[in-house]
Amino acid sequence: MNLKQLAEHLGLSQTTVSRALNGYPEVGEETRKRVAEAALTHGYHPNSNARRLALGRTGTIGLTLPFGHSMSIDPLFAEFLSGLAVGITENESDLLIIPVKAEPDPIQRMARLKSVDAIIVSSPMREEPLVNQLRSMKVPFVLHGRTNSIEPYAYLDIDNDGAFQRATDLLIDLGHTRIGLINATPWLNFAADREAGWRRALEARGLSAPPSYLRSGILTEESSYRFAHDILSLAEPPTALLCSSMLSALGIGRAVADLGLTIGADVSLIAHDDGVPSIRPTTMVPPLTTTFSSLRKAGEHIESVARALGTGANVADHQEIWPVDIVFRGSVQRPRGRKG
Amino acid sequence: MNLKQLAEHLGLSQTTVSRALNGYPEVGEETRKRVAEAALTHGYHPNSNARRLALGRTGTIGLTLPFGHSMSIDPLFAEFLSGLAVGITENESDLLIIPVKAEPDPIQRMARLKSVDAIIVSSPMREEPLVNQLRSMKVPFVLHGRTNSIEPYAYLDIDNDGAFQRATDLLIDLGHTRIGLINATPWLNFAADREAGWRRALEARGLSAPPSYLRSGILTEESSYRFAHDILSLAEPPTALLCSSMLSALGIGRAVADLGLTIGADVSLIAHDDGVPSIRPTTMVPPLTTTFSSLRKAGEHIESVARALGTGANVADHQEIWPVDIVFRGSVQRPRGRKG
DNA sequence: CATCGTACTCAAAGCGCTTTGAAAAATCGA
DNA sequence: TCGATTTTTCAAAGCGCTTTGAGTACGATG
Repeated sequence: MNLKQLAEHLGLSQTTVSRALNGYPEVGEETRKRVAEAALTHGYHPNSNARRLALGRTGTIGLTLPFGHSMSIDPLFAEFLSGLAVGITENESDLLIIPVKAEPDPIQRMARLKSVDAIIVSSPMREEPLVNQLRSMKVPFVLHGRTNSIEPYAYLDIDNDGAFQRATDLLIDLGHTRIGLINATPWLNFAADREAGWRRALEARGLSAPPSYLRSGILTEESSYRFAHDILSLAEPPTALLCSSMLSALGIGRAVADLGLTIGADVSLIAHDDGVPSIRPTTMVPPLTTTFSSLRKAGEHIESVARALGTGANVADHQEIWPVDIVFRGSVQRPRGRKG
Repeated sequence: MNLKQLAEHLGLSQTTVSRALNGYPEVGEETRKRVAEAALTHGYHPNSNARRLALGRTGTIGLTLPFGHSMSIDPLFAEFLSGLAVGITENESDLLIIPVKAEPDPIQRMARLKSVDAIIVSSPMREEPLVNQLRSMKVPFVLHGRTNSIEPYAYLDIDNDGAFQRATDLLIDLGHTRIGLINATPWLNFAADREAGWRRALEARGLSAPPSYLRSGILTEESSYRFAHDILSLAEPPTALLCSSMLSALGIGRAVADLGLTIGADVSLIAHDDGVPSIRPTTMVPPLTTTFSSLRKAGEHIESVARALGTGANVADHQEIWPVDIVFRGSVQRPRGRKG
């Protein structure tokens, strides 16, 4: 059943039916009701492609899915997605997943990128080629995170730098002087920011950030286990560690236990918590001190930004950096041998 | 730049240009080359909506995203997605995320469901209303899993029932008689199948499957911790546990340790491993015995099924149940007090 | 020479919707 | 009652693409 048939069946013109369904004012209340009912009983739904063609908008926002060689999608992606889903359902827009390979293949990709009203770039790298590409294609986009770019662009980021600086500060205040960092791959912007925060805090207090105290890579439970094991086996191991994810904290916890040490008493630990419900810092032993920011909330918000951009909003009005809370729990203590 | 402009610029008709680009035989090699070059230099890409309207196909497959109240998206979803992404990029099709709320709102949803060539229903429930709905709407669909339905439908499932039956058998063979199960919410089909397998194995050997040995719910690390803690605190606790996910195994491990017990020696443990790279069974202590099936591979395959269905394939030709390997590792031992 | 093939190319008709500009119907004031 | 509004409805023109049914040009065939 298409519009024409429905109109015929009602003895009305397509125009009137279309207007009635789309809530235009110039159609009588009586008629509107009749049309609405008929549409319902006949199960009429406008063909979305025709609609899009006519409107010139797609009603769809795209989400880049970082994906390449053997790279696995971060489990956090699901959490972010779930935030997006909220806005998507409420506003009856669509969400198109756009897998973006590691190697650029501009030709293919372009067609895909153009078929949406706006694009959300997830987990951007410090040097993100997508940004220039999107800009040159004039496709509105918003980053979940930031990147190296002189020209303005829309983004929603959290204050990674500040969070890790303050977390490091906290440890220093408690008397720690040897503080390690287990971080995500360094070309990701958020990882770079966290490293910068950590480094700055140390240097501001006259402490050093030795390369041996920094490990970066894909953060699985296993890799974090190995990183922590390595770092804590140094001749002069750190007395405190920062890490970039809860999963990472799990691996670190295992390494610490393996070495016969205890989180808190022997090694203080602060992890970044994205609020993924399946791994919560409060349930760990001891409960984990975290820098916290809800990934899901970010998803919800960024969806609304994408929608706004798709309907012509100004880039400059959509640049936000959310503060990050530090939640103090048992995994952070004074270093051994220092009394309060 | 649209087709018309490109054609004018080349001094050709739209037809010829369209045919040249779509590889029809009735266009000269010389002309084709010229057109291809011009398209490239001018950055021409056919408007996807117009294309879809004309073709009547959307080139898009939909993926339902289970999503409701406070329900969180399973982290495994990301892994599955990453499998889908492979086929999506290779075949230049699109992936549309269709959030499906817990409460049915048929009217809204229908429009959305119709705008794709085929739909992948992820993680179906035992009673899945979506199936009948899709059937009545004549939208091709394939389930990742199965459901209660008399009429045939396309699916790719793994042998959950058989896997858990064999896992239970293995434990019984080793001398275990009290075997617990920590499972996902029971209305999900895969969870029901696993429970059935567990139950059948026990009954076949004359053992009982007491309600107190079965816990079902959302499987987070935390909930699994509590479930395991409860079960192992019973007057007569099981000597072995099965569980439905690796994350769950992590929580169980924590509970076991908390109770001063050891995985393997005191409590045997078999978990289902979906092959998520961030939590691997081999890196745990002791290494975990698992029922293994790659979620990513399933994603890759089901994408191809969806594409096939979208182009008219037969439902009956796309019903597969993949076997599940049992990988024996250190977390399974004879129960205490039984010598080999 | 007329006829037929072959290799190309084209104008125009959809696909199903929105929206413009105009006409018909209804309402109103005088 | 008539003209001026206002409300309601309509036919038709796109949106940008694919595809049908018809050409044109050219060389080969009878």
